Amino acid sequence: MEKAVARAPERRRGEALVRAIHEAALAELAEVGLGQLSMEGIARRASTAKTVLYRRWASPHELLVDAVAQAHPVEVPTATADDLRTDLIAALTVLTDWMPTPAATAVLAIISERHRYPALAEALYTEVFDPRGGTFTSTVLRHYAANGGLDPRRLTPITTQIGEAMVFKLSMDLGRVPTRDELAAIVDEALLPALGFPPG
Amino acid sequence: MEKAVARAPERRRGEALVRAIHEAALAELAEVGLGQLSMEGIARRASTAKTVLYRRWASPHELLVDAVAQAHPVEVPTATADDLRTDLIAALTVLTDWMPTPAATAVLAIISERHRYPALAEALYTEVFDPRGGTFTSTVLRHYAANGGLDPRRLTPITTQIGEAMVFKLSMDLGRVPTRDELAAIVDEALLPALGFPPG
DNA sequence: CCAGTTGGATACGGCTTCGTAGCTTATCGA
DNA sequence: TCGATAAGCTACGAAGCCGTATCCAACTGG
Repeated sequence: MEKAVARAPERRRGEALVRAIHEAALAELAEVGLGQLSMEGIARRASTAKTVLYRRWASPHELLVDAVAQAHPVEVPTATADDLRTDLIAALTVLTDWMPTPAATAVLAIISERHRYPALAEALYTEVFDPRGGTFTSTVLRHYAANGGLDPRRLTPITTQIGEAMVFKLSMDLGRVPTRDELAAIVDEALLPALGFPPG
Repeated sequence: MEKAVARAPERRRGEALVRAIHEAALAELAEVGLGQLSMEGIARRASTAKTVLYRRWASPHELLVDAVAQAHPVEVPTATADDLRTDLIAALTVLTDWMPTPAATAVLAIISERHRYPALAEALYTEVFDPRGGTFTSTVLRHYAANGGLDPRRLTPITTQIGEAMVFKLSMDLGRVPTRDELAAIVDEALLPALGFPPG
């Protein structure tokens, strides 16, 4: 008989299924972009039926917000080296480790198209997280400012964004995430001088 | 009789038509995004027929590269104030003036989706311009470095990108282009310190 | 072990875009 | 003035996604 080709029914249900759909949504977004995200595409990638998606979510955007919310949270940088330069590089490394993940790709895609889909960006902020305060270098900077390793007056809305800004700009220009050496250069040539430690 | 509703034939031809199509392409891109850009949409917006587009371009992307190439070139910043700070702010103002234009919107959209459409980004670089060298603050910086107003060793791939990086980051975070005061803060708190002029 | 739940497959009409074709007609240039 | 060129219009079948309905089968919990 040879009923042939391994039919593995093993039907997913409940949470396991939802997780698979979330993953598929993020992967689909990364591949086709926000404008092309469709229930049909997500279902296909998750190897399930559209019906299953519509039973839980009304639109691809709604599904997407859920998927981002359920994604693993960002590692939070800590100041452990007792050395500002080392800890800043570590904080930017956390950022560059996060950036290539599906969830980060999704977050960046949503934010960069916020003019086109304002409701989606809004949902990201209200239902997932509020990153307006910044979370990478500023964690480290606040630590050192509180412990006397840094003049608190140097903590401004500008200086706390320099590291992240440079990482994004380099990623844009190079089409890849910065290397460890490039992160060190950002810290040495841009961040530390702005914090009151002259270069050279 | 009343053949009614003002029929204004006034048929566009040649260059005038092409210009209108280019404008329509950039406007359409700004509105619907790169993923949704279609010949149908561009034709609709330009009030012409798809046939006319297909006679000249094989795809929306090809048309788009043409449109960007024909767009008005970016104003080039000059160092005229004999004052580094003032000229840097002026250079960033040129950048923020350019950013809201249709051509700039298109360029940024293409670059930010370069992973999705690598051929398009490549065409942008080879057929339009090569912005990898930077053109805004670096013009000013090179001028001052050559004339002794700035230590040439402070001119690095990092420092020449700080201004632009901060403008982009602020635009991303705020959803709008930075104000003049914010540009001044970027120069005072990030750029000048990195160039060897300590803050405070 | 059985019944209720829910995942999975298929199909539908409606809509939009695709790329091409056939045709009319405004406009240009000789 | 008149012929050539090219813009504009309509239509086409193919394809994809939409949102929904229907049916079947696998899994669950009692």
